[in-house]
Amino acid sequence: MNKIKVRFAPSPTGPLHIGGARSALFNYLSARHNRGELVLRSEDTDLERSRREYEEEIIESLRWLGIDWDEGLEVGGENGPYRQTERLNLYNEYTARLLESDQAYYCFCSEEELEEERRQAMARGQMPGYSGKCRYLTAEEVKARLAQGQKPAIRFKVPSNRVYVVDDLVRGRVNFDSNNIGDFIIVKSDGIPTYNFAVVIDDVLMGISHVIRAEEHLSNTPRQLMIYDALNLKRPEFAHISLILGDDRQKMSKRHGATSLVQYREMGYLPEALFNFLALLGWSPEGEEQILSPDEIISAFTLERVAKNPAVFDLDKLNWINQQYIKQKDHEELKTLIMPYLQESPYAEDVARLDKVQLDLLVEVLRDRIICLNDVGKELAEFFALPEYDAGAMEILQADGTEPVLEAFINGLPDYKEAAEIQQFIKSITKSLKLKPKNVFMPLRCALSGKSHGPDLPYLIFIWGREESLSRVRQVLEMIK
RNA sequence: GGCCCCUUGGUCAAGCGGUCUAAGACACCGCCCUUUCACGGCGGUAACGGGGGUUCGAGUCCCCCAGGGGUCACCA
Repeated sequence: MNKIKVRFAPSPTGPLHIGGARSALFNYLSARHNRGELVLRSEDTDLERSRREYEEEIIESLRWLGIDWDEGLEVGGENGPYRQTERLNLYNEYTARLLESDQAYYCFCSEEELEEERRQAMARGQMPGYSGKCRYLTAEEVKARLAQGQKPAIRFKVPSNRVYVVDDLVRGRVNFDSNNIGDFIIVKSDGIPTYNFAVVIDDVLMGISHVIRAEEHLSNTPRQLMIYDALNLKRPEFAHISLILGDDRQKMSKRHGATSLVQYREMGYLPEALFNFLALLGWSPEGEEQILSPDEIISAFTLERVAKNPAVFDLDKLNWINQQYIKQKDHEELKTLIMPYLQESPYAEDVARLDKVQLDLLVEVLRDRIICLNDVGKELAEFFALPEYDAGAMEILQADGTEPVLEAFINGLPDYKEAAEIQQFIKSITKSLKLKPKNVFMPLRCALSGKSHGPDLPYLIFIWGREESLSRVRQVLEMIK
């Protein structure tokens, strides 16, 4: 088998979408698994909507996810340029061939005319599709109109009574009847080629062996096959992966909340978690393990194990995976990740007062309590929000046995060096007062934090510091007396 | 509407004619650990869309129907 070469070809009309990211990922995985190559190219022929900023944002997102490529944007290569708008002369050559061989023709219809045609077809109960009106214009008419300065589009002459067959690597054999397809535009009146045409030329010129893309492109494939055939070009293999749906089973869109990769980054998801999660949407490894490193995924990835059915984006699972990755981080790495969130929080000043030991403990306590980095903000309130004694807390504080516990705490809290000593000390109160642990911990917790739940009490005390803790308990003691 | 794709538990999914009285994971529920919450451990509820075939035997193959999705642009 020849070396495989795949590509990811986004159109820079918006940020990288979750679905696009997965297409990129599957291409990347195929390339790496087979020791082939990945090309990144920009399909920017929609002049209206394409923006260079989006291209940059997409590239940044891909890099963030952990995807790199061997040829194309930013890295260069021998088949450039890698932006379609910079390849216009290349397409012209093929357009000319199609025109000369009478497989394409000029179309002078205006938007309005086409619109009207569509309306009438609808009214007749038929569906839109170009009538072929300009197909039989004589050479003289064409010449005349051109001379008048009219700007025509160029349409491909769809052969009739032909069946186009796609042997799709994930869907199997799919047939399309050419009679259901109207003559389509390959070059717009502004001289820019359309997707269905440019994509073929690029894939051929760049030596793409496998086209792996979203299923929404399956219906377009016969049009592309026509171009390959008309130009006598070798067709690549195709693999159409199913779409990612929202929880209402519709194609993922803004309505479903965050759909772009940058949004997930901003929410504090880790790139390795997204990488893992996206790989598992539509693909599954042989084993039962769900948490897989990029290398493990690469070595296990094959198109044969890609599912045909669409997948609903399951945020719960993403959350769980992200949590797993947070748990796996070593301390310093986690600290580095969390620091910015600590510094941006309303409690940044409190955090700044902590010494290294306290800060390290805070990071470790946070580890088990957050799902994504963004949770740090609200979790921090558990540590640094001033106590507000709610009804439940007051009830516990005003119970009979509370006073002696608080007094014992104030009188006996040792000059500890680590949180474990605090734990031991509180345990010792349970013994000396002959109380259940709960009847010691809860009054203290409520006195200290105002709440009946939260992180381990010794950790909280350690992070607040001895003086602050004592002072809080003293105040409560006075209040309830 | 035409064409095309898809259909296993709430979700992701394994299964590629017999070992399926159907795996695993997320979520959910229960129990345990525990001062509480979280973490962790253990266990549980829960599925082959419907109908016809083919076959000794069908979740697995074929057909029909239903449902969902995609596509029919001078967008990709």
